[in-house]
Amino acid sequence: MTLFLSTHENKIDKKGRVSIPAPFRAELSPESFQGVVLFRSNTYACLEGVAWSYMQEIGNRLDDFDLFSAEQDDLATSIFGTAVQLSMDGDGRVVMPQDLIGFANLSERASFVGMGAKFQIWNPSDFEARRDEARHAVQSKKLTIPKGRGHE
Amino acid sequence: MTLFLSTHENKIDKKGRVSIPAPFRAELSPESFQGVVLFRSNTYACLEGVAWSYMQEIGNRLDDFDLFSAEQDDLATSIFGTAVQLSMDGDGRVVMPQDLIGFANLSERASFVGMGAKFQIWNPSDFEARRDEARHAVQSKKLTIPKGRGHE
DNA sequence: TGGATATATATGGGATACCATGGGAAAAGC
DNA sequence: GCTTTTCCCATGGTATCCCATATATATCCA
Repeated sequence: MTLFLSTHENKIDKKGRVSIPAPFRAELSPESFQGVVLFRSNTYACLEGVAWSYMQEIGNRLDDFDLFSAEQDDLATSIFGTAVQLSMDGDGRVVMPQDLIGFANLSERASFVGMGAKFQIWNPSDFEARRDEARHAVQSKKLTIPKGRGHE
Repeated sequence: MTLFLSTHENKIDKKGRVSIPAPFRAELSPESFQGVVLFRSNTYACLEGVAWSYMQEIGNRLDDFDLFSAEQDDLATSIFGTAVQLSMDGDGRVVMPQDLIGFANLSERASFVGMGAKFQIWNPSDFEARRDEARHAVQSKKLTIPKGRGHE
């Protein structure tokens, strides 16, 4: 199971390339497609990154909707239509499309934030604010992680 | 499993030719028939594009209706009756039939929108409106992707 | 323990291949 | 014989590949 952990800050060079952190590459390496899928977050000014197989899983679940239903079309449009598939070069880098760079407010550097099955890409200073906010939310609301159901 | 994602905008030249985006071609390449199947959307002013093998899947699902029912007849007519099979040339282009160009309100450019198992072809500006609409629908209806049934 | 060497990672830059697009030639249909 | 379609090649821009370098981490030997 893929598990992205920790935060890594890397540089975006003038060609728009950025190195995927090596620990994240290690999680991605069992994949048949050597690369990542990025899409816009629905909540924050950041990007979400997942493995190719994660998208296949979403695709399978969408197949359980009625074909051509409004729900299926809305979900597919907003998820698959806005995602991009980026392949890594031999050195583990991807080129970030310009519109995604703009959406996430990125310039010189990018923070890769492990979130378990996915990761996020943030403007480093935006992320610091977000991290503090999340920490306070967890403390004040006393959020906990529910007991597992054993993955039946 | 074929999985179309991301949006690609390509030009329709004066001969009516348009390049199938290279990532989509890669998804189609395992198919025995080198080309795509296009038909009119029943909901929007756009075209639906699928691999030849996916038409069989639609056919299977139509079998779940009562044979000779009005519903089956309507669906079969609107999908299979309007579908065209377009073969790609050596450079990965297809020629769009004039009636489909008219139906989808296409002129200079066409947006290919990955939707997972299928893709759609839109007038680029029409699609931007549709993308915003879909995004709002997902947020307001709180649409989520249900947990998969494991594709037994 | 300390220092030198080896390995891995991040980053820069140039060469190359690929892709979208245009146009012309050959083939097919009317 | 003329129009329409299919095939083939040319081109410009871009993204990908490949190699070089720097820096950090790990390994090894004295």
